[in-house]
Amino acid sequence: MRFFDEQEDMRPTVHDIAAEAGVSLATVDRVLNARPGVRAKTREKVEKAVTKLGYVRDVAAANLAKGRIYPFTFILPQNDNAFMRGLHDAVEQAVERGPIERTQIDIVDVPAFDAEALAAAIDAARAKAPAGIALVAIESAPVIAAVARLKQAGIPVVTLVSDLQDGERDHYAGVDNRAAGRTAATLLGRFLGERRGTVGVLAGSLSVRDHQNRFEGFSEVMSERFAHLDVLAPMEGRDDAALAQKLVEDALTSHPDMIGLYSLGAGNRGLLKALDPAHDSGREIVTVAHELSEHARAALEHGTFDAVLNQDAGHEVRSAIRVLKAKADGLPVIDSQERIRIDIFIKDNLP
Amino acid sequence: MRFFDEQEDMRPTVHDIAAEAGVSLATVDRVLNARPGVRAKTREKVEKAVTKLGYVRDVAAANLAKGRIYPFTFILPQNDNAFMRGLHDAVEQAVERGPIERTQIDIVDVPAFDAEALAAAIDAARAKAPAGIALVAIESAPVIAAVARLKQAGIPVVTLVSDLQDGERDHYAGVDNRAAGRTAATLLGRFLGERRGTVGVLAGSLSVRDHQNRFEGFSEVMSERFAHLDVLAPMEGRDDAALAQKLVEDALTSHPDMIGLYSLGAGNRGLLKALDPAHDSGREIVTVAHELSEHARAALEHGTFDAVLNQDAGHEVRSAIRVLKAKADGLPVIDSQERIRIDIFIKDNLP
DNA sequence: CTGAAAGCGCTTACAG
DNA sequence: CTGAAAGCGCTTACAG
Repeated sequence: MRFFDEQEDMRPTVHDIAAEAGVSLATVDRVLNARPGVRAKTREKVEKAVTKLGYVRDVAAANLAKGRIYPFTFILPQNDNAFMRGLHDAVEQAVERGPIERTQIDIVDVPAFDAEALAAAIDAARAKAPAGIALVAIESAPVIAAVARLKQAGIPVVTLVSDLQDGERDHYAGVDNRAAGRTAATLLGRFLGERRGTVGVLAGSLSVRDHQNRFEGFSEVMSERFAHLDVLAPMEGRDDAALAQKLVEDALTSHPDMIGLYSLGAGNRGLLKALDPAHDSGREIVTVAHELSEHARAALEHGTFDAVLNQDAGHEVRSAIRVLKAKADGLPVIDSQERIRIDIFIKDNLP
Repeated sequence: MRFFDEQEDMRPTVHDIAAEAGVSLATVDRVLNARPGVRAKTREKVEKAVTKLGYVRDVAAANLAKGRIYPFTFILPQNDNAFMRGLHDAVEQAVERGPIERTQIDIVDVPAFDAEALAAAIDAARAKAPAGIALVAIESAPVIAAVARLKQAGIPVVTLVSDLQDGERDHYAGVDNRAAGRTAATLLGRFLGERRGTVGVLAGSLSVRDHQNRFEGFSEVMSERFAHLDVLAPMEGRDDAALAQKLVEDALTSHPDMIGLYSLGAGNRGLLKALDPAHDSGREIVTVAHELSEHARAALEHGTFDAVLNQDAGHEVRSAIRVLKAKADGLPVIDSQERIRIDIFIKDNLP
């Protein structure tokens, strides 16, 4: 027998708050959204009611009512490798989810490794005053200056995949590349076991922060724990298939004792053209690479690659969007929720 | 200058469909939700309008209007190990998200490894006619029968973490445990390199399907690729700390040549009590374990564990809920989106 | 078999 | 500084 309704598991609505506080819906809304123009005393009444009833805003309903659309711009490098294509796809999928997520995403393509072009694209994007901008950063003066201009214009910026110095941007959506390099070193060193010889490193360009950080992490662990292995100076293949192939072929020839290789950049295709024949002819070179492209997957299955480190471009894009929305609304970002993991794949745990 | 409004990027609403088809909102809704009582001809008109305008339903608005709440029941084993506690936590977090996700989740705890108790809990849950049930399965006759009764009552069932035969349940939210076992074998074998000796296996209980599958996968790869290693018969520690500790201590004593260990069950605590002293005294036993608990993380950092395979309980629970909702609504499940990954952690890529 | 109207929880002009 | 009313896109009784 119940004498009055406890409404036990009905969550309170703005109506309940308004009734409890003795004010109108509009005032409740003002307080809830920290909008100006409410007397301190009125504000307090509403806040008390919110606490008392344990009110939690229904975000979906709020969005519906707002009809708000977030215009975002994603600036991506026109880099023809599987990872960047995957990133592009992930952003395009986000574009398609736009109507549902209330975003309106513009994609701007810029030439790869071109700081001037990137800076120009940032300025052009700024002129359209979007609610936020995401970009794959290049650490160079014109880019840093252009990002500072975004900051001044009050436009939130998220770096994607490759970061910029702290303070310049609002958030970085990508993996810890130093940790990735360390992970690669541990796997390579342990897979090599007792074997002795030289280890090659193939980078895209050490002028990009993510490649540089991977190399640092890798070198740290190699000298800390695998000092018996001889790490060669890094080759820079500019993520170009033909160049990468040539560099690796030359290295294989000039270092007959090469038993390990860490490919820390993109563009596994050229690398594999050099490596597959060696592997098939029985030369055992333990190889750790990055990004689970179709080529990388095939190489794992074939045995040419021993491990592949991966960052999930889809996760990175979704995280960037969540963060941009939060920044646009002046809401806090829960860092632990936005951490992007370094995935390790071997032939047995391929998805 | 624009002569008429193209409404280019306004997505069409039910109103637009109604206008285009020349029917009322109610009829549009009936067609959209495949509800009965619409003349074939009317239905066609609406469908034509939907296609023509490229209508996509706003799910959030639909949910708001429905005010529908999904009552689900999660049946979990009262198993005192870190993984099961983590699973419990993940479900509790889902309970808290209930108001936002429009779910009303009941958690039912049952004794671990007790098929009768689990079957009884399933029947009791069925009596309350929830919109769906998730459970950590035990493959045994009473459980299979109880699940079949759910099926007959038209209640969707998802197995969580540990599966049941195909056909009995609607979906399995967990990892591919055979692949997990294979992954463990590859890591263990490769980390051992040229070393020769015996390899121990510690399971919880081979009567549970997930443990059994891991062991199968592990054995396959060991005999395929690391036949020079001597894999001992599996020990069954029932995920009990004291028992596991004793079993491993005994094995270490009776097999002085033991150089590898695969712990495929839960309960790393007991295992580590046996293993840490051995490790600290300089005995090198390459160890691969499951589930990234606090103990496992510490063991990775300390060097006692060499790799840890992990399944993300949070992902599994969220996937189970998505699937239960879809099944409750008679909607299709996108399998590729619900695949749960096997994460590999070493000391360098700890999150 | 079909439709007009009210309502889900919130926000937004517009008045006052 | 505050409130009454309309509306976001959809669904649901209730009439007919």
